[in-house]
Amino acid sequence: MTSPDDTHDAGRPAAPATTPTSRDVARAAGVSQATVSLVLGDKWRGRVSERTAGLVREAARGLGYRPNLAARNLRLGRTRTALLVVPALTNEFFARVYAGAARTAAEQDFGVVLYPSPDGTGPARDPFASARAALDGVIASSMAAGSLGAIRGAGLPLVMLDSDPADPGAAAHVNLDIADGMRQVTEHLLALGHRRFVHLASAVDSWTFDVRSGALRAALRRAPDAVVRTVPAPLDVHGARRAAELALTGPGPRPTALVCDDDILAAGACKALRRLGLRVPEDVSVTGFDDLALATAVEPELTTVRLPAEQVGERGMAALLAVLDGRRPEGGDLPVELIVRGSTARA
Amino acid sequence: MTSPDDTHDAGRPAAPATTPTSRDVARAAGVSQATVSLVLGDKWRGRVSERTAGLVREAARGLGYRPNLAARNLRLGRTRTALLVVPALTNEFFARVYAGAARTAAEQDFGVVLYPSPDGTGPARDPFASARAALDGVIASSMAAGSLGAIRGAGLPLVMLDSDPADPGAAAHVNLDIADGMRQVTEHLLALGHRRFVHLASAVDSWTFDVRSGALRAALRRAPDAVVRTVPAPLDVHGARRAAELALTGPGPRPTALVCDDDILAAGACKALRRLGLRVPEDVSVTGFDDLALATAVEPELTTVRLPAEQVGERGMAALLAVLDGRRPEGGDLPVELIVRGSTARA
DNA sequence: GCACCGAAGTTTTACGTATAACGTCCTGTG
DNA sequence: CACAGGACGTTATACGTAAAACTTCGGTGC
Repeated sequence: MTSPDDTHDAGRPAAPATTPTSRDVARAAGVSQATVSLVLGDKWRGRVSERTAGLVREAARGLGYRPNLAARNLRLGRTRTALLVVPALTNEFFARVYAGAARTAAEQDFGVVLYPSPDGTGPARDPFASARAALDGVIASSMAAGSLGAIRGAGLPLVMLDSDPADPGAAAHVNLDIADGMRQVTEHLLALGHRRFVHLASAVDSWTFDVRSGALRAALRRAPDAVVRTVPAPLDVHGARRAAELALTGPGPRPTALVCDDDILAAGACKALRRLGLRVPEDVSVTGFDDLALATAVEPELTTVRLPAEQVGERGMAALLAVLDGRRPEGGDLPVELIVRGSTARA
Repeated sequence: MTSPDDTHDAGRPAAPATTPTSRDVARAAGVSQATVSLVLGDKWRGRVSERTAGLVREAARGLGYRPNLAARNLRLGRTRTALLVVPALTNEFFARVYAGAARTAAEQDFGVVLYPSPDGTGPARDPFASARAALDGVIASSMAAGSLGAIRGAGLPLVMLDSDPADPGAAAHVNLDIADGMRQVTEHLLALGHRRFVHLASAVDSWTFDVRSGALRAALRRAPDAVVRTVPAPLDVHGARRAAELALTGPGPRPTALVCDDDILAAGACKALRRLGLRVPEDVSVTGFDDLALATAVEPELTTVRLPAEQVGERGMAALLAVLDGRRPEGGDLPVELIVRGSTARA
């Protein structure tokens, strides 16, 4: 026996313009709503006959049924949705991190919603209000620990990417071996005979700067006569160009190698050198970091360090899923690779 | 008189580790859940005393209350969330469209969730399942009408960006005046004396190609002796370089102007010219499109057409909000601007 | 004195789903 | 033949919120 509202208009041609619910499917299939939920949720083995399951699926297809995610999320108390906090998507690196995270998420039937962080131009709104979605966890990329205050407090599992691994409060860290990248760059330049370095750096008060700078200086200790000067620069081509011009026209002997923390900075440095009538790499060698599309678009193509950005996103999402699952996330830094191109040559 | 569960443990120090609900706030403030909802929903003028409202707000703050979005969405049947479908975020243009859309959305307390479309590398999953959020509307950027099948069927308001305005089924269109951009580029080159053109195009079977090609040819009619050849190219620097090399080494007189549909193509064209020992702009002029960061990173800097990408996102989101509101979206194409830089010169 | 009103709440309900708990046949077995 | 137990469902409930409908109570106009 079915309840009255289930029977009395079973044959109607689905009149309502409103989107169908599982109850509508149930009516159409002549079963209860619970059965629909079981069948479509794939939990029906041994509880519903093959025939009935078929009827339900057909009815759902016929009505164009889509489960109401809000209702499901409320019922389950989980959303299978993660928040990814990145500084700015216009930076190719973060776009690739997102792509990796989104792909891995999709494979596990998870969703990703983005929050371009306060570092960007947007108003520093509450990430959670802005996400407008109930969240199961958060992944934050390349963020200073301090800027995560609001996110910390929410009690959600937090995975940090490309950030200080000493930071507590993160359930997992995924990092690139940028120290090794910097070491490779430096040794490459030392082997080419360079001794006077400038380190063009974009964020001098950050963890990542400390790592890079430390690795650069450590590698330079092999050559006792090597010197390095750090020059801060904004992270855009023309800001970097101006910073590089100042660095190159300053007092003292001219550096022969410009080690840049980002391909964008390196592109700016190349422009500065051209303006000053210097050739790359004959007069000055330049190295980048990240291996963006930009690196092979400029002339000469940049010697740089290739970062597996998509993998960072993938591992980050995998780590979050592991944490949510009660498993231990995979550890270890991701390896990076020196890519030698035309912007470096013998001193 | 309050209900039993509201009173009998009013004074407890909020023991549960679970995230607080509006009922917990109600208990703490000594009022009913409905009152909490009224106060926090800002619908309490004349229904709740100033004093009580204060108590509620304080209790909410004290408990760190955050409304459960899943419950709210279910209750309201709306989510204040839109889906933005873009080909690929690694393309700076779309990242900027997203930024504009997200900012405008945030101002109206709306959220944006992304779906990198099947054109990208990801599996061609169901956008709605992948979004994992109940949606109020969809914005699709630069998509062929055919690839939106699944989205069309959902009955959600759809705003199309940078797409064929003749396409029905979209509640609104936001377009750039790319025909005018192409006209400006062409007239600029004609004025410099160029007569032999190559049109390096990335998607020759698309609406956008038809518009660009049509505008180019229309502008060329001013010069009866002008000729143009269309050469297809993949949308990456090195694919474009190879395509341009073939175009330049083909039979017949060499073109003097390469009109490219994208700065990425233009960068590739410049590389091709350099490989062939030709100078830009002295031997061949090159123009781009989009005014990406890339345009001023390469040497020479590209003459190109600046597209207000953020504005496209803003207007798209504004149009969607208007449609959802029952208002008429603002019409009219967004103007574009020719930016003359170093990659074009007298023939 | 009483009908009426507004202020200040409260009680109740619905949103659509997933699932625990509960029938009801039907078949096989002791 | 009683009865255990599987097969196949159904009924009922909870998730947290918003808002409609209701209650209570101290004035107010007449």
